Amino acid sequence: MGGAATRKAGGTRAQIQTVALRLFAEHGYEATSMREIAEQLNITKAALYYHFASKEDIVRALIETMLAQTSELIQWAEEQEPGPVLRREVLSRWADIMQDQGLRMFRFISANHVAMREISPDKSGMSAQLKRLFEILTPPNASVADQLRARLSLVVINMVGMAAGDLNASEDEILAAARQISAELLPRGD
Amino acid sequence: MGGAATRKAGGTRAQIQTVALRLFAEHGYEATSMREIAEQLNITKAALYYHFASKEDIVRALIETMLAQTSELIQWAEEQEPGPVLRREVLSRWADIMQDQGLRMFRFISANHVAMREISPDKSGMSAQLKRLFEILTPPNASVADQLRARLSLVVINMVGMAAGDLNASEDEILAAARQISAELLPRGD
Amino acid sequence: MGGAATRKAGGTRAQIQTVALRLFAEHGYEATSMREIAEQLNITKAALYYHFASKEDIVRALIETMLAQTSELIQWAEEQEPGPVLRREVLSRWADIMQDQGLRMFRFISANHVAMREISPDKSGMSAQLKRLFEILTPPNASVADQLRARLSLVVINMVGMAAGDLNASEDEILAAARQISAELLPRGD
Amino acid sequence: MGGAATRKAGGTRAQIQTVALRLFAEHGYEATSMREIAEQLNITKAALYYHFASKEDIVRALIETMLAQTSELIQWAEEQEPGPVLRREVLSRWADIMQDQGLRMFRFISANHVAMREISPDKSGMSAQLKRLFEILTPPNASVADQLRARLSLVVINMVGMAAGDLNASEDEILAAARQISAELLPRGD
DNA sequence: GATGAATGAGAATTCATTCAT
DNA sequence: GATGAATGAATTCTCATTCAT
Repeated sequence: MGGAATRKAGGTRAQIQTVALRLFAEHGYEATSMREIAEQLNITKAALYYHFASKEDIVRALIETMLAQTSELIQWAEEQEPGPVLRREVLSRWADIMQDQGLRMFRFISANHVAMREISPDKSGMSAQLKRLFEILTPPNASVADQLRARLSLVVINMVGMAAGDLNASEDEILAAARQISAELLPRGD
Repeated sequence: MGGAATRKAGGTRAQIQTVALRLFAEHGYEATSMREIAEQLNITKAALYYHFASKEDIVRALIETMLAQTSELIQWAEEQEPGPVLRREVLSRWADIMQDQGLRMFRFISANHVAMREISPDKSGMSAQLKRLFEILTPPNASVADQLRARLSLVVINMVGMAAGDLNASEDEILAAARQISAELLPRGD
Repeated sequence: MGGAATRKAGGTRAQIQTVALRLFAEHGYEATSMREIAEQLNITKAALYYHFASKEDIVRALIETMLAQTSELIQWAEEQEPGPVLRREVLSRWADIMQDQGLRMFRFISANHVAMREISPDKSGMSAQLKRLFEILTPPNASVADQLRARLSLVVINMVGMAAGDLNASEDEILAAARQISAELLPRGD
Repeated sequence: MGGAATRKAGGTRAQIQTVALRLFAEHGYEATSMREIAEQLNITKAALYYHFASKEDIVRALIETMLAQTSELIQWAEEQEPGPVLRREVLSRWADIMQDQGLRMFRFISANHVAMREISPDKSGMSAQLKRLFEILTPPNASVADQLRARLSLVVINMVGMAAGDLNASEDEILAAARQISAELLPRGD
């Protein structure tokens, strides 16, 4: 008792989300079956369906979790004085959010953004939020290149999983480097 | 016979690849079924299997096409004098390759890299090639950040599809900007 | 307890029967799930099982309600002098019973008689009762046609729902007409 | 060869329809599973899906078969001189159609009309056809009772399965009696 | 009287693949 | 070169039911 196989404590629903996030990130949404998720948790498929109405529903919950954090970030940003300092800070907080679950959330998104597009054609407002973040990160009257830079500064962080697979360094080192590069991409001005 | 029912000069195999690439890029590898591919081509599933031994086989062919071009690029690069000038040129040629089919190949890769990892644990040698390209783009004794920069300079181009969705500019403008940003990421030195 | 949280004077069991009857009549027995019944009542599935041991049990209760009335009718009929007059009166009382809940009971039976046959292979004795009713309605030494007439006179009433869907008349008019036709079907003789 | 288990000859599709019709009539649509149908034919479930896109699709095919015959009957009737003679003949031909597969088609319809309503909310135009038939069978200026009589004359035939279960007579005798009763129901006049 | 959580069995459907013709 | 028919394994999801609290 206590360690490994604690049930009840922490809530099955939360555990499902954790496991699902890991599997979706590792094998992709389509390649992960409900059976697989259930097996990893030592519950039945039917129990899964007690907590989530469908497979898509798990994803939606996952997205909503992230959405809530992003929403908070946006709201905070909108209350601040705009300018380069804010932009750097926003970027940094974004990295914090993404880093929250290790690199899992990044990997989940970059591994599944196509699937996501089809699943929730933005009931969730995810892309609307991203757009708002982009605006916050983009100085007024930015060139196309700078607009793209702002977008990439955000997104580069999600690429780390994809690109750093063979890099000979600790996860911490990689994340630090990613943050720095991301900050450098951020368009100067205003 | 031979003349009568020829459709587009025997190019069925090629057509399959084109359609499959599009669908894999749009919906992802797992979410695309052989039925779907066949239907789009107005042929039967069985006909598909006449041309390709399996679904994975289609992917392999797709990858090989790209692999051949990458291989050529690597070979050419290895015959040149190393240095910053070469690195810029390699990056540029890489963008040419990627741009070959519009943005489709990018999207295919970024939408499916997880699936690919599982499907062909590098029968194809794709990641070996990428590694080689990374080495070519990385100056000697580069810091972790610079190593990551080299990787991202390559990969950023694949992100364009993901990031530029809402950007108010022509595809040409976007690609040009992407090339420029990619070049800026390229670590200086040596 | 006792006063505070009473809902409609303890009639949960009755409410379940009412809702179930409606749903079974509308969508059929198999197509109606316990979840559906529970949802319509704003109670949990488990609560349903507190009141009824099984889904079949709900049906049995439904049938028993009707059975009790039919039983009474049969008993009464058996105490009367047989003959054409009695037969007409039996038919009329049968229509009264059926009309009791609007047309719901008819619809329930005609929508589910096949399912019933399989579910309770007459634990309930429903078909035994129907058979007895048929006998009462059939004059002695009736021809096959007359035997069928007797049966149809009873059953025709259950058909009204099925047949009168598009008829341009009030429910009362339709039911009156149905009774009349039913009476005409009743075999004459003895 | 020749007798029992002939495959190929006659067409799997047709055999599926035959078996499905029987099972739907016996146990009802919802209570009949694709597995059951497949097992009876000694084919796999997947083979079923090769021939029919869905379970509903089997029903639709079944209905269409009947629809085609009904359609022909209506067309023929519309070319004849209206009047009592025609009405009797229409009714007789309707019985012929229904009798085509023994009593199976009747039973199928009366056992499943609720399910049918939900499945194909009259894409098929079945109820439109029935309405047209009713019109043909109803004399001009008929009373409500007569309108109902016309409807029941048609429908009574479908009731035979439901009502004659315990009747001690051959199927032929029953059907003959049903035709006669049906004819008597037909409203006189014009 | 009622609930939250879970289960085992089975449903419909889809998929990649095969093979005789 | 291609097809029609079929398969076996897997998938998502639903259902009636149970039971500790």
